[in-house]
Amino acid sequence: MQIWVDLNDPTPIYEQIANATKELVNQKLLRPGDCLPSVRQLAQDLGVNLNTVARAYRELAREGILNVRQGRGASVARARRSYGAAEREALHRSVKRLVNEALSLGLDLEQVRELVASEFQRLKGKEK
Amino acid sequence: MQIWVDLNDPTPIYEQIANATKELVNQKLLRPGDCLPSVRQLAQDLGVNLNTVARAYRELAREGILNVRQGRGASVARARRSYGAAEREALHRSVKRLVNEALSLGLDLEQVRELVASEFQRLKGKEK
Amino acid sequence: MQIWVDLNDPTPIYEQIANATKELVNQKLLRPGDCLPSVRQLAQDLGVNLNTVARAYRELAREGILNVRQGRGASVARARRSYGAAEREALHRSVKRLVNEALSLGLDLEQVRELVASEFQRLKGKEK
Amino acid sequence: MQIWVDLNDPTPIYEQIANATKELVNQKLLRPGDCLPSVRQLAQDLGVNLNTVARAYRELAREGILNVRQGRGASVARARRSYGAAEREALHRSVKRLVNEALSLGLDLEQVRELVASEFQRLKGKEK
DNA sequence: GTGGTCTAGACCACT
DNA sequence: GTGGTCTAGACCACC
Repeated sequence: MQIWVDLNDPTPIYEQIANATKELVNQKLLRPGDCLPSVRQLAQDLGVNLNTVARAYRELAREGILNVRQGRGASVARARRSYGAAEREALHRSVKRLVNEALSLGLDLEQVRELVASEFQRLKGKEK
Repeated sequence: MQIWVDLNDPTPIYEQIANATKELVNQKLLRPGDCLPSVRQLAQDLGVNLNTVARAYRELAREGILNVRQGRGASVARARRSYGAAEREALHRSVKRLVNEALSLGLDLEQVRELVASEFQRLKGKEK
Repeated sequence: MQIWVDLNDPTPIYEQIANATKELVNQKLLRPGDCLPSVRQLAQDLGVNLNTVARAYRELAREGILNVRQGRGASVARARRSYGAAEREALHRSVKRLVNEALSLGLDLEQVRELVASEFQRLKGKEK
Repeated sequence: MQIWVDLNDPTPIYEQIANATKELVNQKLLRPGDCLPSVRQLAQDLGVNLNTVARAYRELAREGILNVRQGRGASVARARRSYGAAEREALHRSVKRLVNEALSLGLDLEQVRELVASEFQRLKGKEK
């Protein structure tokens, strides 16, 4: 499993786990129907508490990305979830944050474009 | 002063203030040497706690964007500060977050590029 | 046998099976004395674990809806069991849950009445 | 605060708290802008753990019923949230559950209607 | 003061 | 075995 946590990242651990999982789904390294490691297993692998992983899975289930059922573990959901205003607003905030940070660091549009394109490539490149 | 806070935005208020200030600097609506409103003044204008504004100024000073001197208020710093690993990592996280969110929403690289370019334009367009 | 399970329904599978069986009894598609499929048979038909079906049957027996005898399978009980405080409380909770959900969705009493009546009709309509 | 928990109710405590809060909002005993007790306060009043209350608040915030912000407590949200397929499905399940339970207890449509109407009255009757 | 996160560990429910 | 809930208590972030 290619999930890791960075304790120096201010992002909450449960969110890092959720984000990393979303990445794996976006990269299609995890496909609909695939099973995830059990909360206990992943908690041990990452060296974090069981509840922290459980929360990450719960959030992912709430977003419709995972199917989690008692006694049967978690798997990637089949159905495509619908996105609301909240997700679009979050995306817009991410754009603003990035551009603002970039300008503060003196980067220009072309440099940001490159960063974005390279990250895009990084994720899409791993698809098989 | 074109600073505002949005209580529906999950971003902490002090960070919203700091970001808005950075935007004004990036747009060159605030130029090196320009004075900012006093902590008390801005706190009253925004209807937030005095400490919240003080913290935003403190953060901006820490990042080298403002000069804050006891009793003389805050002004936009002249020198372009050198940025370290922390800023680069934060920028990288912003890029990753944006791309991950975009992919989850089904957007492609071109659409993200457009969003970024338009936000860039929005800020640069206001320069006089 | 018109029993099915929906893995997207958060209701535990054993409870889904028990509920579906109750429905069949309520619809009089299963009448006192009728035999149910064996645990093994139904488990295979539904593609679920044998213990899951066994538990559903056990619950139904506990509620007095089924008679289960070792080695002779299960059959619909004759006597109308007397129900106690637990059943009344559960019913009350169901009423409260429904009304609360309905109000949160902005429905009025008439709309809820209609939903209830239509579900009643759905079950009673199948009686032969 | 008119919130209570019933340890004999199989419903999780955090969900009981969330449901009770929704009831208060439905009864308009809590109106948009009203503040809720702090998680610590409510936890002490109910004799449950702080995290349990926190989870209830978090879920309510996620559903758009509460605004919760660090350092400022929780208050009833102003904006009307939008309801999706999930909520409608949950409502339908509640209807089915109620009707099924009622039939198993030998109640007829009229009796169920009465129960529902009386619960409706109980909630609406408290509006001022 | 407020809520948020994380931990450790117990116990329950489901398959 | 699986995930779910709850507790007790620590520490952090925000206002």
